[in-house]
Amino acid sequence: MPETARISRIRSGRRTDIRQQNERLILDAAERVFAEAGFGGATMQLIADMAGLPKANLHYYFPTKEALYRRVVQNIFEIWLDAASSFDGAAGPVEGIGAYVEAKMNISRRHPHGSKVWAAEVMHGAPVIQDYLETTLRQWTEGRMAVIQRWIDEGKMAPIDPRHLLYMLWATTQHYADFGHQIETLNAGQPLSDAQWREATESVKQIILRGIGAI
Amino acid sequence: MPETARISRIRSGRRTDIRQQNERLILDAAERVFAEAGFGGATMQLIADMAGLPKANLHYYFPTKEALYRRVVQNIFEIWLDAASSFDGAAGPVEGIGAYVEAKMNISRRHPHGSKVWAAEVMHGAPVIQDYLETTLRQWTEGRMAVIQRWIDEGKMAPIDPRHLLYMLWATTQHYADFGHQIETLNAGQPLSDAQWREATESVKQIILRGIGAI
DNA sequence: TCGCATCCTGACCATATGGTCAATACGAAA
DNA sequence: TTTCGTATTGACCATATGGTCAGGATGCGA
Repeated sequence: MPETARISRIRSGRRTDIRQQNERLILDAAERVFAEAGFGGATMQLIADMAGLPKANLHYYFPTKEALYRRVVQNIFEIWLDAASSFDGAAGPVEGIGAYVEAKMNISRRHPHGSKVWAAEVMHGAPVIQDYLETTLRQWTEGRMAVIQRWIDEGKMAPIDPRHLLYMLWATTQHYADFGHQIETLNAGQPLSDAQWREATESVKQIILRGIGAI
Repeated sequence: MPETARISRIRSGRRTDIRQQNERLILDAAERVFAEAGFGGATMQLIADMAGLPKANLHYYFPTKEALYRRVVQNIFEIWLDAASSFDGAAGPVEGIGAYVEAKMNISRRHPHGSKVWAAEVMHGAPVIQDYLETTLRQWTEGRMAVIQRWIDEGKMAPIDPRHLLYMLWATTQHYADFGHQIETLNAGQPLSDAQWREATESVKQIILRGIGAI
């Protein structure tokens, strides 16, 4: 591979990739800014600065602030739904819920900004993703509730209301992202270490699995 | 009591009470608007309209938008800390944590807006209440952690990390306020009924108390 | 009735911000 | 080299919003 080609690939990529590359740059910056300032508090100028692009360039790729925000929320939603796979094909709650907790905790650690944007969006009444809640999320929820109910019927766990179990799983795992700043403050101002993340994950898993009578 | 006096009392109250009355009116409206739109998305005009007062009047009672916001957050924090009393003087985890969960669930139901404002404030890095986190909240947390540790030492519950147990209590209970819209959507678009709130509270209590080996 | 402190508010202003646009640069294909 | 679609960007605009202020209303105590 010629050196110039490699550099070119890195700096600007093939002509066709420029769009994809800059959109990624902008989306990453936007995710962070929306998370830290909220939709109303975020400014296109700040996102542009953080992405290292002139503001007008943002409007070249995303027509409006709302369109950009929408894409950010959709990205998060997809990541969030992907953790579903951890749930499927599990023999029982220990395996399935255990894997789900681990997947969600990893997302909280790797995508804290996304989680916050999602939380804020829901808190504000889901003006942008209401349809997702009513279609995709509702279906997803009903599917997992059925799985949990099956486990209950098979005597693999105590007869817990599957709905509230799901809420508890979401709440506890996302808490480590959404309230990360509070947790960090209560941790002597330090971000959780690898070991502390493991402890947190184990604690959540332990309490819930024991709480539903699965272990 | 003369009719005019009664009406006067209702409409504007004693001269001295007007301030208190209007501040309450403004704070209630502000709490709602800040919760639904975020700090950046909230406008003084909208808060004024919701309070039924001209915008200039808001600035008579609260010098700036930030001062108003600060008061809203402080109010919430106090309500939130009051639930601490449920924890104290309990003989063991079943009583103490059970009462705490109930208190926090009631707050989630009665003050959903406040809970959201608090959540958003923390998500944005607690720009306004960072000192509270580092002083009051930290002390509160350490106090309860000691109580939990005592219960563990007395064999009243399994050796769970008290810190993560507290986080779980906060996460699960506040989830019903902060993500109330999502929960409502998944509940056929209906707010939770009295019975459903009881079920939710019981589910949370059951899973956690069982999860920590207290029952 | 008078004086005074408190309360009220329409009109106004400076600024910040989302968004537009015309001119320009770039680079791959012919 | 020329052409043409894509990408870039400084300058600009309309609007929304937080905040100010001067003048007026209100009502209590003397």
